[in-house]
Amino acid sequence: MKHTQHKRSDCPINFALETFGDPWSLLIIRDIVYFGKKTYGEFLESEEGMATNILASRLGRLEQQGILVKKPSPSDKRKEEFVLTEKGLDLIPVLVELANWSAQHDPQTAAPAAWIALMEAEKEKMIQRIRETVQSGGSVFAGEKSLLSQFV
Amino acid sequence: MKHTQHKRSDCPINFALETFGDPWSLLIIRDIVYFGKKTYGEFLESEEGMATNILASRLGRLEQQGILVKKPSPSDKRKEEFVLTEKGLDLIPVLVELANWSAQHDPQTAAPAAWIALMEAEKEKMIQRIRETVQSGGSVFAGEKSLLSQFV
DNA sequence: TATCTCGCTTGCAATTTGCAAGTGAAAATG
DNA sequence: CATTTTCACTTGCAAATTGCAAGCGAGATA
Repeated sequence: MKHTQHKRSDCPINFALETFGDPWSLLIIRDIVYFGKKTYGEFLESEEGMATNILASRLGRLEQQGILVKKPSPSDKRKEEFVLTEKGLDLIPVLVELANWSAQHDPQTAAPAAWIALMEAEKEKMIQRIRETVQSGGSVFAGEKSLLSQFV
Repeated sequence: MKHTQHKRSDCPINFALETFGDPWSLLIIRDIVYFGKKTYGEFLESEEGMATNILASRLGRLEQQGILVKKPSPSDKRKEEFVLTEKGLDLIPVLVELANWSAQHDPQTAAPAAWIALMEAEKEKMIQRIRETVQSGGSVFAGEKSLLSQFV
């Protein structure tokens, strides 16, 4: 598939797949939303081990699609921080549905049962809270003020 | 990425991406849910134009993952009908969120505004109705008894 | 001043994709 | 029935993409 080229169709499912439907883009967004990662080096450390050139390519693509913005780190001028835009934050419901599906169908899932239960009980409210948390620099699982820690 | 091989991680987002996160699998599932397609030849006709060998490969993969089942067509012994399992039907919420996101962010989206409005107003109920419709052999947009036609 | 860290880029081999041209079995046609 | 068409794939091969390893320049650290 020629990813950067012509649009295959105007179907919304196809648009989404062409925009972030490769095997890596959503993992980057997951890293931000769930684990509070922000820099190139942090994304590289992820368990799934993506290649450096692919990471660079995907970050560039997500940026030019307006899903991420790159900002120089205030503390270290070598670093860049990647932050979700509104368009990027709007992907949270997609992540949530993907996670719910896998939690239901993967017997070895690493998804915390408590979290999935919470999400299923109050989906709309929780999505809103995830959004607010990420917007203010926090994340679902990582960091002291993680969203999950507020519920246990 | 080696698709059929080892699992990169037990993260639920990663599991979903490894299962159906290539650029084509969800288009097949879209064809079934929204357009009532069932056979190899019908999938091939889709606007996005997937190659025959890729289609065969993806159908095989979705089948062995238990998302689709293949049944010989009752009317024509050359044909096979591909039908969603429960595991496959559980992907409807994912499709819905992808479509909502694109409808919101693609100015040229082909998603009917009336449909998107309906989905946003009553998401849970509509997902349930889509599921029942597809389960009984219908689809969202195609066919006389399409789900959309019941609302206009 | 020298070394290390960080965010990339480059080169290249291996895998995957996309296209075109089959193939065998069943259905339609004459 | 004999022939042609339809259907669900398979095969071969060139082109694009991926994955790995090794840079590289600018800024931080010692």
